[in-house]
Amino acid sequence: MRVEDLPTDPIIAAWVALVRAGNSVISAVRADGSAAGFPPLEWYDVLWELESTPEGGVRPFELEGRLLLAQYNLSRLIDRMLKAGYVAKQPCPEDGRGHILVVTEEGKALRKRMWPVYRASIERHIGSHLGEAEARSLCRLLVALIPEKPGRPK
Amino acid sequence: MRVEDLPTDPIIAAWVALVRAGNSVISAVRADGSAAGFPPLEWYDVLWELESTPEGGVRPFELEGRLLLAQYNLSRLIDRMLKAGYVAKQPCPEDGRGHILVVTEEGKALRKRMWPVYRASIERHIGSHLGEAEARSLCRLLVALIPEKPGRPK
DNA sequence: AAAGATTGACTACTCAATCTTT
DNA sequence: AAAGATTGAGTAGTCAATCTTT
Repeated sequence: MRVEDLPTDPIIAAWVALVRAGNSVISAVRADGSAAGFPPLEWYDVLWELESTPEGGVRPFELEGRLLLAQYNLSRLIDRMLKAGYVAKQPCPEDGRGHILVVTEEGKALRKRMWPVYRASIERHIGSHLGEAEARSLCRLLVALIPEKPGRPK
Repeated sequence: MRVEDLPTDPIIAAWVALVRAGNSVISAVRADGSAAGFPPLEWYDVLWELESTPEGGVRPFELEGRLLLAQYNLSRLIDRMLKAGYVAKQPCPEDGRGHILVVTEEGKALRKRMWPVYRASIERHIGSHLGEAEARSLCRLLVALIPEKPGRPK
């Protein structure tokens, strides 16, 4: 379905636009990141979460909720980041089942290098199409779509 | 990054909201579809494109542009749909390199069964959060993000 | 039993290389 | 050479089963 002929039902039209716009903007930003030699977007999110948690360390299941990732999916993502040396896993004192994840110095450095590239990319792919007020409206409307209780993926 | 603490830069906030909302709405709709025993969303799109082309038949590279899929990706998607009997491939008279894709009767029937389920799902996940006017605004803002020349994916 | 987390087997995606026709 | 399309090899995502601790 081309954007030119959106359905007349405004809800369905919004769906089509959401899928289209999301797809094109996100893949454009991904492409910029990988062209700069960076790992995928998700890595940034994980690093950010780990860094912005004050009491150094996050449990995997917490990340799962924040990043909307399935458990097994996160498990393998962490594996890769571990192997790459950007995160570390520590045993959890209060709960023998879990682990505590922390960022390494390399992880912090990587995120610091990634940010300006992604920021510029986002500004380019969104900021050049919308004014500030429009961006605010868009943001408000999109946030309304996010359920409070983000049902665990799968 | 939680929705609660969006960045102050409206452009970046819109980006975060787009990723979040897109992710949650799309995966909710996917889940409804697969709970109903249907193949993935992309199949619907392909069937729809093939059905809505008047002169029975579309070339793969045309679908590529409309669906924002990479060539190799589409190639394998078509393979699966072919094996499942929903589309058929015919030799192309004017261009020996390509093929012409057409929907089969089974394909048309499948799309007919899928539509009410997806429609209801979309109404539930978008329509229950936004009024008609809001949906229209959202749609307009999202469409602004879609580049005219959708640079071929990869 | 339920929660946190991982793993095996399978499916799908990605990149680069390839093939055919134009 | 360029365009349309496919394929092999590697990587990542998915589902169900599993394991450990609570």
